[in-house]
Amino acid sequence: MNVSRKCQYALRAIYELSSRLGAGPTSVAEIASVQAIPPRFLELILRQLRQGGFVESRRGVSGGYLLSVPPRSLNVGAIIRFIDGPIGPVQCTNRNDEAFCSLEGERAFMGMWSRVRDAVAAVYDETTFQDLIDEKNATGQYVGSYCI
Amino acid sequence: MNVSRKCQYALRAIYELSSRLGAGPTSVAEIASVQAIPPRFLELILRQLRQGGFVESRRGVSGGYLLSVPPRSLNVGAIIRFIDGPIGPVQCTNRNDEAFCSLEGERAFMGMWSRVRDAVAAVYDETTFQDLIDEKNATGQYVGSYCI
DNA sequence: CCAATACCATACTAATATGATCGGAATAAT
DNA sequence: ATTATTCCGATCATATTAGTATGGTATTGG
Repeated sequence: MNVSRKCQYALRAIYELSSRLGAGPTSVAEIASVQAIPPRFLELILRQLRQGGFVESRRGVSGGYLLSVPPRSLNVGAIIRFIDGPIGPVQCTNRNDEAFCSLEGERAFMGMWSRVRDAVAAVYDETTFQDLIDEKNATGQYVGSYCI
Repeated sequence: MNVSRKCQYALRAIYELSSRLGAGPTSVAEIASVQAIPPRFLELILRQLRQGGFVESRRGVSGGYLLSVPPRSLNVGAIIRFIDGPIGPVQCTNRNDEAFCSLEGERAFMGMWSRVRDAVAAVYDETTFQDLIDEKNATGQYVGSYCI
């Protein structure tokens, strides 16, 4: 359930675009520079995010990328799932590896894995990019409370 | 923050030993068979767990492994940390990769990463192996509530 | 037009982590 | 002594990750 570096790059890129809302397209080079992301790699990531409908692109001189959704209605969980796949501590809690799940010894752990998955998903799904911007401006003192 | 397969093996092994409490040593072959774990790999894992003080070993005929701590006072978090290292969605929240953390763009995310880490750790640290045995006997209907 | 700038697509590679195995030595119960 | 078992160090194999390379195609300002 680790968030891959690629995904962290994606999140930072989206965050950067969120903070530049309404300022026209931002180039890959600009985002890469500000967020310290390998430019070619970022190009790859942004293309993928575009195919997922999270960003739009403008070609040509003074082109770049724009957020295609307001930061308030875009949450972190959507990006993480899109880049890294299902959220959860083990494959077992992600509906596909049934063979693995059916293992006798695994049954005792299923409840715990589910609780972890739900707790993590709750945090990611309830954190929008607007929240991230707000939180940063509040110098990171805010600590939310999440119950499952 | 994914729990590696190796770690899942370790947890299942400890769980198996927990359920056989007071029944003398259990051999690697026996545990491997019941829990469907590659035997040689399990051997490696149990040795490691022994060095961590979680289990004891008896050599020779009718030897094997025993839990060295009562299941009630051994929690899942301890095993996961021992096998997989610090719990957390990114390296950044584990006090060592300061260079990575100090990155300007990462600041906005720190609060979220911390909340995820704490939520996950809470579940793991509050689940003992006795809980797992109880939960299984209760046919897995139990769903706990965890707040941070 | 045309040259600069940006996006697009695929393939490739290097490094790292993970998962698992091997051969044999030490130990202890019978 | 024999046999079942743990113990030890090394090694292999594979998958994933992270990032690069190459070679385009589209758009726009001048």
